Amino acid sequence: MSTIKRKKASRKSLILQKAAAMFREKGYAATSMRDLADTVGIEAASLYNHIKSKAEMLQEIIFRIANDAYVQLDDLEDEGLSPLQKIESIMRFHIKMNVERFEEYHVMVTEWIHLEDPYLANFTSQRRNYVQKLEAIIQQGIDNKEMQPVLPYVAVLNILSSIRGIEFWHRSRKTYSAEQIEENMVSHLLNGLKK
Amino acid sequence: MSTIKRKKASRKSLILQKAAAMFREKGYAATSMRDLADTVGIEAASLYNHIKSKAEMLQEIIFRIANDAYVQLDDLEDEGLSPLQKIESIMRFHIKMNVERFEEYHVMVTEWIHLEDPYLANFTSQRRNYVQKLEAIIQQGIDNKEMQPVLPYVAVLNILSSIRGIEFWHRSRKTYSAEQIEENMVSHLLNGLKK
DNA sequence: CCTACCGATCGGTAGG
DNA sequence: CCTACCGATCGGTAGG
Repeated sequence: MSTIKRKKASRKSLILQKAAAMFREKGYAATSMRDLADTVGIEAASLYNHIKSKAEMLQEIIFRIANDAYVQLDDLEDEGLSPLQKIESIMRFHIKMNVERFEEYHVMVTEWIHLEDPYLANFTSQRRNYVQKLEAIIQQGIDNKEMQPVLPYVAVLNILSSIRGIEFWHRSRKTYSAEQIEENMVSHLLNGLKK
Repeated sequence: MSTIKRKKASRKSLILQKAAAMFREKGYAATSMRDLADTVGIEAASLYNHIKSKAEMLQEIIFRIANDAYVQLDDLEDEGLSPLQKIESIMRFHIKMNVERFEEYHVMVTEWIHLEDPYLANFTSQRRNYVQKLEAIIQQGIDNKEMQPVLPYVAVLNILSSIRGIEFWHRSRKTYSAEQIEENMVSHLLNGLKK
């Protein structure tokens, strides 16, 4: 029985992984359950033995990665870093997330509009909360004289948006390595903040 | 007859404007012609007296604004600015575009995946070309000693991605003015480039 | 996990 | 610009 359970669980995660890839490639609304079933190698009706609905798959993909980001930020609070070091650490964490789990990451940042309430409301309030924590760190860096007096709202917008832009690198022929992207992105955005 | 023609043209541009608003809000694939017709105030079938297809509307929205950006970049070449001044000018132009025509701008940067060939191929090659021109300007700024030696590919990615992120400001309660967004965005991203 | 099927909705057309 | 309608496809269920 534990074997069956394990088999079922891995089947579900295969489906979610393929779903994330398709949602990223074609968008949530333009992905049909039949397309997904073909990719997985079963009939459309059979998907429903593993997942409850198309909407539920989107929720699971988005909240799994969103929660990982959230947890990392909480863990960071205890580490006694300066505001500038914290921002650098968060940037590198997000860049690595986007490089390694780019399908989920991309679905989170672009397909969240297709969530339905209460998931939609949860997601947007969770994100607002997250952004406000980052803004507070930057404000501390300014008070600290570690950073220039740039509007924290805009600095956070620039940082998160730039990382989101790594999507283009994924779609390209990847002339540059993930390390080059990370180092240059961190240095451009951090130089713009430093005093 | 010229009155009729004008009336028809304005009807079409009303439809395109409403379409851009809906494509942005719900995504291209999730917007139905019936939804759009309701918003315009006519029957779905009547839309086809003004436009050829749903796909054609997407093409017109995207290429109109993409071409405007393209033309502006060409005009800039003649103005005898330094590389750093050019980048600042391009940034401010894009920020203003995103602030004033945010529905079209957002459709261009997020819904282009739903273009079909040959429009899809045209769009991506036009964009690659555009990005390469920006990269060349930044490379000149580095050779110039006006800018730090950051990878031009990444600098352009950060700049265009950050501007795209203004979408979040549009969705927010807009605690900050468009001018504040522009000035802070320019200063953060340009400071990170300057020597 | 499959066959067989449902009602709803899609983009679009014919004809006026 | 409308009524009436088309074939295709959608997400999902029943029953095995």
